[in-house]
Amino acid sequence: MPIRVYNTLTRQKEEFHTVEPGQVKMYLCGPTVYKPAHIGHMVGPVIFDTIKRYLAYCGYRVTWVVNITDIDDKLIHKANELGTTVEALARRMTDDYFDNLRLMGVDGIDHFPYATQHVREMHEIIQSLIDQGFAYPLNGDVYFNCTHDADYGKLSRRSLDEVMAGTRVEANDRKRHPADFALWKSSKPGEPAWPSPWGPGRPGWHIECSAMARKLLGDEIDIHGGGLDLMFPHHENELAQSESCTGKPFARYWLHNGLLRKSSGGKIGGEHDRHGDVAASEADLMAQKAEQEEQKLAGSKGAESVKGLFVQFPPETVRFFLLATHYRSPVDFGEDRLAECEKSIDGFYRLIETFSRLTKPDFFFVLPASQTREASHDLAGEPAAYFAELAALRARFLESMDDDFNTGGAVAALFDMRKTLNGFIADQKLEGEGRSNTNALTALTRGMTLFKELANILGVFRQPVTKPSGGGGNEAFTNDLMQFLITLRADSRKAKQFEIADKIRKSLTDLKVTLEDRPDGTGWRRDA
RNA sequence: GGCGUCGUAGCCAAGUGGCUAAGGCAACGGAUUGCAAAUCCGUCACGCGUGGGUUCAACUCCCACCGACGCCUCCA
Repeated sequence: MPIRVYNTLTRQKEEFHTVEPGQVKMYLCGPTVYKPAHIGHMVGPVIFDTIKRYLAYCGYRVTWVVNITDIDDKLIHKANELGTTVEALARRMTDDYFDNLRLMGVDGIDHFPYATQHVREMHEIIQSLIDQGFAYPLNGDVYFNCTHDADYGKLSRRSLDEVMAGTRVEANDRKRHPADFALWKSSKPGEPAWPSPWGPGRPGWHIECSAMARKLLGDEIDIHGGGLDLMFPHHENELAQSESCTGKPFARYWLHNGLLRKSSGGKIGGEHDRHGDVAASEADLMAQKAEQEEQKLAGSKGAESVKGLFVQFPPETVRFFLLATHYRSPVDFGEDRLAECEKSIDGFYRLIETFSRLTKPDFFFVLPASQTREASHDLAGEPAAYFAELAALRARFLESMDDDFNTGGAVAALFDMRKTLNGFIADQKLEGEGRSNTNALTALTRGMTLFKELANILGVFRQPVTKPSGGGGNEAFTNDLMQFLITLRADSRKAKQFEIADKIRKSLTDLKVTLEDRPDGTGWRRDA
């Protein structure tokens, strides 16, 4: 069963075949580092990190490049505004970006090339384009000659006329065609500048990607990714430059992720309609208006920084949330969505806790999991129905991933697997009299191993959750105190003094601590 | 205005030219429990924006309409 991917270039799903067998070259447009990353900047990295994990799991050797654009008009303006230098600002924002990637579990990026360190490579492409008639110098600038490029516009499917219709003609009327874009921009006094054959200046917006992709991955790459908003003009121009320069197809598959939209809190429609009073309809109008004002996160002032978001939700919740939806769909991003998502994730952690309690191997650090599809263990065994179910779930997970990296379907398989594993624990009474049934415990461990294998592909459940939870609290003192209360309550229950027992539990509930009475004792967890 | 995407239960969200339309959250019934929590079992779209068309057969293809949204503004 081949992997199929949706290619923006052809607007359809295609079978995935790499330029070189067994080798995937992947390029994702990274950030311009002039402000702290917001959550929208994490969508691409999380998705392509997952794609890389899956391709590696399927046996490909994957090289993944994400550029850092550290010279740009926006950077210059922002640095001026803050009274700092472009380098200092870029450095700070790049560190912020790296921090966020790490927190989100994005660790598969092989190269982070910096634009400022590849000016020479850019010059080579620009010179080659000039030599071939695809570009022309003009007063210290160099422009790409769109008219000379027969298939310009093929990615975003617009003709030169259409491009022109949407272009502002005011600024550069000396360009041969309004759609022509700058490869090299001459610098004004005081601006960062690099020497070039056409005079001192800085790179145009798109050239850095062409240069760095070519240097690190070669003339032909397999996957080029980015947000849908980059399709035009950025990717269109990047493609035009690269292919005009080399005469070869630049990228086989163009993958574009959908954009995030900020939804302001919960939905208010629907329920209020029933009341029918004036106040309610006013509230509805307000709600509608608020919804209309939903903004795309990018560039908007209200966009919360990633770090601000992580104060409220663990990074893993955010990652899980992003993967629960198809990568090409737009996503409404709101607190209520995240909160719901966190609830559903909690169930997975309870399963992991239960497993760790029942068996020796620690799920996170000891339990081994297959790293490749090939090596994935066979799932024959007893009880047959249980293993058959696991095998079917594994197949469903992989089928979903094969189909244009449908992480939503894969997540659903994970949920079903949770149900199967919990059901097995219940059937076998592993928390009660079946506690020492080693065969059943072994079967459970195999199931959990498979679960871990699949979760690894999505990059979730790789670390113990950071928020306080289960018996896994960090502070010994708290644990001792809880143990004391639990013993006290157990004594009360034994003596049938339920008022005292319930008072203890109720008081703990008020403190957001939940007790769980299990056959083998009482556990507790804190609800954030 | 031009190009493009989408509209699936109370909410979120997969998916398919034809057996019973994934999964999550919420809700409800049952098992379990002293009562809870957790877990398990069960219920929860005769229906996939509206109206046509193609087809033996469409929610899935085509057309129109309504609605939401994106890009065309150096935003991932």
